[in-house]
Amino acid sequence: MVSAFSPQSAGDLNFLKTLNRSAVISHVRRYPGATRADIASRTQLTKATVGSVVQGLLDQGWLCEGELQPRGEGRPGRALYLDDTHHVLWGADIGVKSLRLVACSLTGQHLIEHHDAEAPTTPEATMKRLAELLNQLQQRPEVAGREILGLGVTAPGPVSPLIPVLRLAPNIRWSDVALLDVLDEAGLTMPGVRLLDNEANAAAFGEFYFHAGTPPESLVYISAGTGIGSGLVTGDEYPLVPRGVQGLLGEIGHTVLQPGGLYCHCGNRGCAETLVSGWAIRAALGLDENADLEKEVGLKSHEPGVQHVLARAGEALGVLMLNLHHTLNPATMVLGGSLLRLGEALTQPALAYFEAHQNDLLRESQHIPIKLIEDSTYTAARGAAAQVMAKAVLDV
Amino acid sequence: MVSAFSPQSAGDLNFLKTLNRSAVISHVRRYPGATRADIASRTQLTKATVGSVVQGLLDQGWLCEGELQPRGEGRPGRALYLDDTHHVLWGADIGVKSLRLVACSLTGQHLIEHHDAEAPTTPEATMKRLAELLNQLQQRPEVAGREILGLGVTAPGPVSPLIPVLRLAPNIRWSDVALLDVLDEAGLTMPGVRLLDNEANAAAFGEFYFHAGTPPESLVYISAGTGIGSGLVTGDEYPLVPRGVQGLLGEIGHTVLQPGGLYCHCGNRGCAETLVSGWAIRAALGLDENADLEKEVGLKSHEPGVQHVLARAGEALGVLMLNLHHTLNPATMVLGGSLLRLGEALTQPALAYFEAHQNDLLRESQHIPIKLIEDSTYTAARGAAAQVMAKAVLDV
DNA sequence: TTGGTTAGTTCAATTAATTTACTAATTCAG
DNA sequence: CTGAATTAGTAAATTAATTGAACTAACCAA
Repeated sequence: MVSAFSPQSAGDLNFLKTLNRSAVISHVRRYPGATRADIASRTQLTKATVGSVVQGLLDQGWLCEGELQPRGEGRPGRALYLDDTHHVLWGADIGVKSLRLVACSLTGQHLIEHHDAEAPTTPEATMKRLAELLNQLQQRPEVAGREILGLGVTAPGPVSPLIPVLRLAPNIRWSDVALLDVLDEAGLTMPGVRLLDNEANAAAFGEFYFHAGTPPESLVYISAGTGIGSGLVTGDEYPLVPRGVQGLLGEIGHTVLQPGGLYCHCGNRGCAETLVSGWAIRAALGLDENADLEKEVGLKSHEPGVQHVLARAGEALGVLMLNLHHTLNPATMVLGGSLLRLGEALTQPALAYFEAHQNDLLRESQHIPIKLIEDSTYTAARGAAAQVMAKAVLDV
Repeated sequence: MVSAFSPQSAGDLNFLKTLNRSAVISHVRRYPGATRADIASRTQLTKATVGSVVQGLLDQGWLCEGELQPRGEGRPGRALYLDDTHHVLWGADIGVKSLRLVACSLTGQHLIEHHDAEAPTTPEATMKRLAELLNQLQQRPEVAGREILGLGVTAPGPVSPLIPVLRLAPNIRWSDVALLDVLDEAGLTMPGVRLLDNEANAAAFGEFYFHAGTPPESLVYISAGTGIGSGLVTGDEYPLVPRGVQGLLGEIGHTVLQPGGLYCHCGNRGCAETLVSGWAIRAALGLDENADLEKEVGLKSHEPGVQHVLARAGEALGVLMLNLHHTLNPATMVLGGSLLRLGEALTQPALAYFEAHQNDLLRESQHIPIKLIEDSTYTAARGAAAQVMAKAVLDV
């Protein structure tokens, strides 16, 4: 997918070693049970190099050996796996209506899940709550004794690409908060790396990174909740999460789908969020801003008016997906967010529009798989944990 | 702009050397007249490494030394420049209505420009013509004796991201052509690398690569001509041209701006190209498909109907730019393509819409510069030449 | 002229990958 | 059961890149 790779930054021997260690870990992550010989042939490294890199990772508890892998003729190789027992990755997702925490092992297993139903208030109070929770959860037996690689935090809004500052989160009325600093000031005691990212970016990265089997060459995650956002992972050899110069990459909720349409809280008219989003659907159904959408829709699911509202919103989601596809042409799309809980009444029209309106070239090419995550409660937090791992690998 | 860099591919010592050589060249390209000491401090390489890399590049004719650069106190450093005299980069742009060729030096100076007004017919005939032209132009004194680094070819349609195949070019009715093979079979005698890319991708890369001064951190090029396409360059340390899994990244002409709108030749309704593109404007003005748009509009520029058509098309372009900005959030946008020749009657409404409809976050952040290229005749060909250089650097 | 400062080179030292030769474990044929 | 063939992995010497320290070079100012 990527071409014209023209490095502007230099590296030393240590960088090279880091690069190769990261490549070995990536390979084992993608192909659990791979042998040293498998890794050597796929990465183009020599047997000797792979041997020494693997030995280092075994010593540090990143990898562990498994059974012998018979390969027809010849000596069988020794299976290698990510060692699930020595480390822990923490991810925290500051949602519009709750705080969600996850502790993951290196393979992405959830060791602890925690859902805190209190909606965020001020940044200080919320970070205090988060610090307390994390300080407590660290003691739990599921993670006790593990080396903590770090904490990734996600927020429902764009994050500055250069410094860990949440620029704007309209749905919780925060702006320009250096969240990681606030968190440290709130008394968090946790070693390792600290990361802050947008919720959709983190979710996209997690879906890519912890993907079972060979991951897609690129991936877009669409987060459909109170607002609409998206995150992109692109690049085969060097997967990246581009964020845009202002951290706004993927803020598709404010692409214009209906010039001259309804007014949006962003000041424009006809934004996607005026057609499909938690607040647009609540408004269209005449519900209160804080109404439990899933419950209300569940109660009235038989009413044709409700069906019609969901179908229209779903169609708008389909247009959004199609436009995003024409713009980014990802290998996979993943749909998540709280709106997915409204079920097929919403998703079916979206998928139908997407399928029906592909142009000739898209239709002729291979089918683009679309994954629906009905329950994405921990998707973003898990993605933040994945980012911690990707970062920690470079620091080993 | 880019985070969560998690390399999946490995490297050897030679890769490291290539990386550093590329970084040195990039630095001199960005900052002509830089000294070895400048490069060392910016790249974090040691003086010794920079010294030896630079010596190698001097020997091979990639760099040359200039005057002494006094730096206040201390010994002045020796200015370094890309050597403009030893190499040549070839770029060819297969347009909808003509063939355009450029020979560039390493700094992007045009040594030869050639415009062939014949519209493409079959791939074979067109490549025959191109091969003949190139074989002739190679003899010209402007480039005689220079080492040829290679040829980049651009086409008006999506190119497969893995193999150099033009997948579909509706405006010249080609599909699934291995253009570089056809070109070689047509008798081209030219050494060096061969590249094929989409016209907008190449233009975007060229605008980035040959940018005077520090290039923007990311850049989108919008090509507004017979159809509408775009190309993206992203990434600060490792600039990339993402192409999408099917080579369709940036095919924004078929994003839906008006659900249920006019039928587009792609089979959908309400595509951007039904509102703003050479053929949409010709249709709206009641002109023939092959009419000279610039001339016709020039003749009737006083007619209010013409003004209105251009204003409406311009506004659609503005929506497209805004949506693209919300999706990709590039540091710079560049507008090119033959429609730009229609002048302010088209571009002014586009820019006005873009400015007026930025949402709060965009407005608050720094102004996004938009560059208009009124005459983009050689922009794509020049971009293809830039891609040749980026590739050749890795092969030195 | 001398001391201070920055630029650039030289060369031994370091470090990571490689090469070559080796050992190890398995299958298969006889 | 034995030995040849095959593949996996290790060990040690080698190669090739960056590095560090010591050096020379060029300039300024007092």
